[in-house]
Amino acid sequence: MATILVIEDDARILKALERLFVAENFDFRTATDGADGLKLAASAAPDAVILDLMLPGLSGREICRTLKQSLPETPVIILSAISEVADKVLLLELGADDYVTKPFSPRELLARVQAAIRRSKRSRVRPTVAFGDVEVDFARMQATRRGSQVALTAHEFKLLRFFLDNPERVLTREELLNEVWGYNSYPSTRTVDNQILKLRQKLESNPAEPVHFCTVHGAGYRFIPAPQ
Amino acid sequence: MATILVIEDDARILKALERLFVAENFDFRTATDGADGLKLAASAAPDAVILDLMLPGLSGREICRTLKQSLPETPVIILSAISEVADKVLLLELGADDYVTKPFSPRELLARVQAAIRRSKRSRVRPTVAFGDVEVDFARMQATRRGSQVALTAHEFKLLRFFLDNPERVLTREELLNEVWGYNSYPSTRTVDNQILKLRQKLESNPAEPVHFCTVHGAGYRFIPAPQ
DNA sequence: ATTCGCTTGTCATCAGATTGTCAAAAGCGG
DNA sequence: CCGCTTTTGACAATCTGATGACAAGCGAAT
Repeated sequence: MATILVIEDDARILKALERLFVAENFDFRTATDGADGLKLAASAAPDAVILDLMLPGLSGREICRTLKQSLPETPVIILSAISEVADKVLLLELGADDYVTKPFSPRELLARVQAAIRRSKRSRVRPTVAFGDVEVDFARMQATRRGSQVALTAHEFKLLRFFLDNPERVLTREELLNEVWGYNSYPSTRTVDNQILKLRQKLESNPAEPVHFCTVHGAGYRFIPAPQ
Repeated sequence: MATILVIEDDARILKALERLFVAENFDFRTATDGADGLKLAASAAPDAVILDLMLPGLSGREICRTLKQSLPETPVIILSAISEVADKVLLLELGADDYVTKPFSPRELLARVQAAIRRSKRSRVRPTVAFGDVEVDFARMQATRRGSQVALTAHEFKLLRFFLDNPERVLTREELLNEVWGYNSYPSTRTVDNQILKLRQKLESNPAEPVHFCTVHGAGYRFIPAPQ
């Protein structure tokens, strides 16, 4: 199973995270300050690191930078109060792969960690995920197709992320509406079709005959990362 | 159908929830205090628990913690006033999987419960079923015969699933129409034959002499997973 | 064994449902 | 207020499932 290292000084959060990740069969390691964290990261070789930006001793930013220098391929997920990441550019500078703001939902954190690990396993170089001739960088909210930039909107990204997190599975329109749009909004199912249409137009080689974003008539849609 | 346990002391809310979930064919169980709730959770093995944080007797938090210890697989959805969950970290600490704040929309609660059940099942259910030289993956809605892809429609999958759930048993056309097509539609029995025909053509080695989808003259059909 | 009556297999066709697509309206943030 | 994103509604294109006709198969009685 995967190993995860959490660098965090709040005991409450540590305990909560332990419960969450142990339930998912992670090998769970912790450090309560930066120095410890860096040592453990070197010895335990975790598959991902969750890092609180607010720590005693070394600053979280410093730790992140150092981590990324010694273990560039290990994904780092930043845990922080909203105000601290008002500027996302900062996170990119730090080399972080993703971030979750406090207060956060357990599910979301888990999903992001798992996605980060998946991503890092697939391509050990950058925090990007690729399918077909498309490359997606979630940290930068950018996508490229055959090397050229494709602009995606916030919703399109959310939808794309959900597809990437649930490859091959048939996802019903309702499931997509619930998970991507949220439980409080009730757009018509036509909205989903339109959003799919956009993804196809932007990311498929031939939008008329989608290879990745496939229709399953009478059921919903299925994302297929690699055709064939 | 799925079983749901609601631990809640407000009779009005209980009644509302009962209407909601019974209409969706849930097996609906209730407890009005924590001790009862824990007992019922152990005996009824619900697929999900809805828990009010404000209860007489044991505190909701205590109940949640205990629930998660005894039944870590069972998703718990917290029901609470807004002020009680100002801090989502608290919920994480409790081990809850999701939460809804009062006043809540019935539809949202229902959606969240269903999503939670889906998620919990996704992680433990074996994804594929096999019979003869056929392999079926319901999550992906794909089937293969001797390793090669077979395209099945949504209805065909429904029918196939019902057969797989009721192997060896003779199923009358009426039974199939009710269970697979639903109680509201009344197609002729010829429709069933046609659907069976399709399954045979797609999944049988020799459709003319079916081995799995067998006719029981004068009665209906019987599914036989392993011939002989 | 043959025949008759009923049940089932099979096919082409058509109506209905589902989805793709577009343009206009409604939101939304700056 | 403007420009962009999202949603909606309408229509076309597509696919699916239901239907009915007819052939073939089965079982029982002759």
